[in-house]
Formats: sequence, structure tokens, C-alpha cells
Amino acid sequence: MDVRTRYAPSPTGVPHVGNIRTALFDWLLARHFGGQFIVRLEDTDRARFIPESVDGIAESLRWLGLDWDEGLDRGGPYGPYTQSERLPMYRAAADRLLGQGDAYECWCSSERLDAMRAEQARLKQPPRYDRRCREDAGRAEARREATAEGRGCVVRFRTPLEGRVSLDDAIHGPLTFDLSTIDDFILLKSDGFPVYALAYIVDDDAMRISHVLRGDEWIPSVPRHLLVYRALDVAVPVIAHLPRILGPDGAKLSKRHGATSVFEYRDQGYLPDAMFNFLGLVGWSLDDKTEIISREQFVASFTLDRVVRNPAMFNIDKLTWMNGVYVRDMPEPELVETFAAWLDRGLPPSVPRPVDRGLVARIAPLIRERVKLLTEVVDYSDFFFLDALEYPADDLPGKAFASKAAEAAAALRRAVEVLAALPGWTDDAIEAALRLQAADDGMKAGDLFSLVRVAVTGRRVTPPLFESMEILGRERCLVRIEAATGKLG
RNA sequence: GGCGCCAUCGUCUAGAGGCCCAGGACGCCGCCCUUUCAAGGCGGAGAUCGCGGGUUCGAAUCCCGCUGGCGCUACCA
Repeated sequence: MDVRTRYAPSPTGVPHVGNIRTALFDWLLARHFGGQFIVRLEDTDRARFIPESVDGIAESLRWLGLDWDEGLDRGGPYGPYTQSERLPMYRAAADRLLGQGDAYECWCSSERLDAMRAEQARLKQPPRYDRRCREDAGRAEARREATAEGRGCVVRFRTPLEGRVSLDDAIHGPLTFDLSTIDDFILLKSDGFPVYALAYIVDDDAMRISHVLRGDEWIPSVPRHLLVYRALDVAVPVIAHLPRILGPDGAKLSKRHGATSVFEYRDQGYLPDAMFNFLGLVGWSLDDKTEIISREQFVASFTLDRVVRNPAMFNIDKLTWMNGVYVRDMPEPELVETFAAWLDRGLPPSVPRPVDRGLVARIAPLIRERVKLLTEVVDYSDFFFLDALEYPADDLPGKAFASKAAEAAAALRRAVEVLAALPGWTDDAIEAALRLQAADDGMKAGDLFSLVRVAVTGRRVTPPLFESMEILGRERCLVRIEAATGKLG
């Protein structure tokens, strides 16, 4: 059997990490079995439709490196891949159901439905459609009212009053439901658009989808779907309900927990490879110890039977750690280009663009093992690009020279002399000279170093000092140290 | 209220009857390395496997009940 999976997002907002994780699993499954990965737009909710979000869907997929074989901007043999362009197919399916007696027109008004539910809530009854239009008499009456008010109708499924249906979920195993608790759900809305339960089944069938992956919040609607598959005489595909991604408080991941959009992570400096690896590990594992997994390895080993059932909290600390691992492992040229790109956008406007790639290439080895998020690149290396350094005067003396500004200034003045007299300008020579100076002056080397560090970089935490000074060049170092003595007053 | 899903260290997980008085990872705490910060190395704390009953010679693993968390209950997906 050909494995064909699909990612079927609704263009209603920014791509959520939970959705993209589903897309990732869909993609992995398709690639693992050499099948196709399809992207279909489920835009049947006109009220929540946000046109711009369509681009976001493609963009998020591309960012993560999930390429699709059909759909969206690519088309394919089973198009169109946008539900709003497939309305006739849903209408035909609804008509068939109507003709078979598996569905009926419902002319009840929203107001009546609302009132009905309010009453049911007051009586502590489960909210369910009261099936007024299920029989001819009630329907005729409702239809007269609707016609008088100029309203249209919806199409509802005629759910059997009793019986059981069950699904063998690929992850959860057998799931059985009692039909007596299922009401007559809507298939076609009065605007002619289908509801998810009808649309996805018609489309999956038409597009030959073999595996359906979705969040487990869909489990409660499985019985309705089963009924539709049966009534339409469509074979039920492999269905897998994925565990959801939770926020730190155990509730569903939402804005108040921090970032939910994949773009927020991208903009915070997370690498797509790290995100891919991390997301691939929420709800799935390779074995009892492997954490860092290449795309190839993921594709080679991903199967549904290693997906867990329990929901997972989004562990951002682990994502951040993993991002650091990927930064450290990045090939040099790619690393330099990535760092440069983040410097281009993060450095103050006074720094000429594009940033000098040659300089970045020299800096990169110094900071790569310190950077976890790409946004930190600027913090670690801005002093290489800036002319004038701005930093709190108190940072200079630090703890060692807390109330000994004069001593600190004297040490810096000596450092200028010492460094100016150096025959060569290499990190080893700089270090040796400064160590010698500290020894001569009877001060701790570390104390002198931190004095020079702040003077030269404007920061207390920096890449290795001597290598940095070498890259900076003697002129700029001496000017900065002199400026620092002034700051010490 | 009804229906349903889930349940192993704080978190992500390994575990499909004996290999487990439970392994790995993140985080945390020490020590080492060290010019700061990282990275790295070593070590540590951390789970009576939600609780209670069974089944079995033997259960984290099977069954039942309970509890808890979460979800669904729209002319949303």
C-alpha cells in the first residue's frame, strides 16, 4: 500500500508548534515508507479565515525543512487542495447521504438551538440537538418558519439511536463508543460549506490518504467520523491520535505560556534542525538513550508504534540545550554565515552592513560553544564591531577593585605601556605580558584580566580575552584601555 | 452534567512478567579544567513506577476499582 499522509491545517492564525509537530510526524511517516506527503488547506470556516496565514503555513513548513509532494502551491493529481474550491464534492456527498436517508435537512434557527441548549444546561442535561427536524412533521414545520424568515437549512447526519462503533487506533488501540450519546451532527452548514467531519473524509478518500494523524482532542468525534465513513462506503484509513503538547502548567500550550508559534522560536534564534530534532522527540523516541538524531536517522526509524500515548509538556530548557548542541556541531562555513546574518540584523545601525564575513569567521570559533540561541551572538561579539563602548563605570573595578579606583587605573596605564611595547600581537604574547605585569605588581592575574576585559570589550562576560584582543588589533585595544582609565576618574 | 483520553524522577522519556530495590536526557547541586562565561570530564541528589485490590512462584509491565490531570460536548478545526 502506498503511504500517503497529509497535513491539513486551517488558515486561522500563526502555525502552532503542536500543529507543526503533527506535520513533522506526517512527513516522517511518508518519508519513512517512501510515500507522499500532502498539504491541504482546510478553509471551510469563513468566520475564522485569515488570508495571510496561508503563507505562514508554507513558510513554517519550509523553515523546518518539511517538503511536500502535493498541495498548497504545488498542485498535484488530486487537486484542488483547498477545501473552499471543492464545495461541489461535499455537496454531492451530502446529497448522497440525503438520498440514502442517512442525513436530513434541518431548518432550525440558531436562536432556537441556543435557547434549546440553554434550557438543557439549566436542567443539567447534556446539550444535544433535540432532533426536531429528524422526522417529516417537525421538519415541515421548521421549514415553514425558515422560509418565512428567509433562512436556509443545514444538513444533519441521522445518527442511529443505539449501537456501538469502534476504531482500532494506531496508537491507542481499540476505541469504542456508544452511539446513544452521539447527537445528529451537522455535515453541511447553511452557507454551503461542509463541516470538518464531512470534508476531511471526502477529501482523504479522493486524495487516497492512507494514514490520518491528528491531535487526540479529536478522539471524542471519532464515532461521528466512523458513521460518515460507513454511510459513504469509504474505507477507514489508518488513524493515529497523537498526544498533545502541553504548557508548563499541564494545560494546553497557549500564548500565556510563552511562544506557541514556530516563528517566535525562529526569531528567538532557534535552528530549524534543533527544532526538528526536539519536536521529533516529543511523543516519540528512538530508544532509551539517543537524543541527538539526524534527519536521515529520523526518517529511517520513524514508525507509529514508538509514539507514546501520554501528553508532553513543552520543555523549553531542553530545546535550548539542544539548540546549543546544533550550534556547536554546525559546519564552519554555515556557522559563519548564520552568525553573520544574525549580526546583520542585531547590531546597532551605526555598524556598516553587511557585516565583514572575514571578521565573523575569526570570531565564530571563539563564541560557537557559548552560543545557545542565535540572538546571543550579538551580546558575545558586538564589541568587535562597535567604535565607542558604553558600559557602567562600576563594571570596570568590579569586585577586586571595589574601592580602589586609583589602583585599577594605575594597572590599566601600566598595561598600555606593556602592550604597546610588545614586539608581536598574538594572543600568547598578550597573555604572557599581562601575566608578567600582574606578577610584577603583586596582583592576581585574574584581577588584572577582568580589568582589561571590561576595558577592551565593555562587558564582564566575553569570549576568551587574549584571542579577542588579537582579533581586535593593538590600536583599538590601547585606545579602549586608555579610555577606561579616564572612566575610573 | 454527559462522554472520553491519559497516568514511570521537577520535565521529556526507556521499559511490552523475572535483565529494574527502574536506565538515559534536560534542569539542579558539587568537584575538576580555567583569564570571565561557556563547552568538556567526573560525581551527586532526584521515581516506595498516582492509590487500592486482584491474577501470578514473580508486576512498572496483565485485570478491576478509585483518584487525579486533561480534552470534547458549535452552522470551529
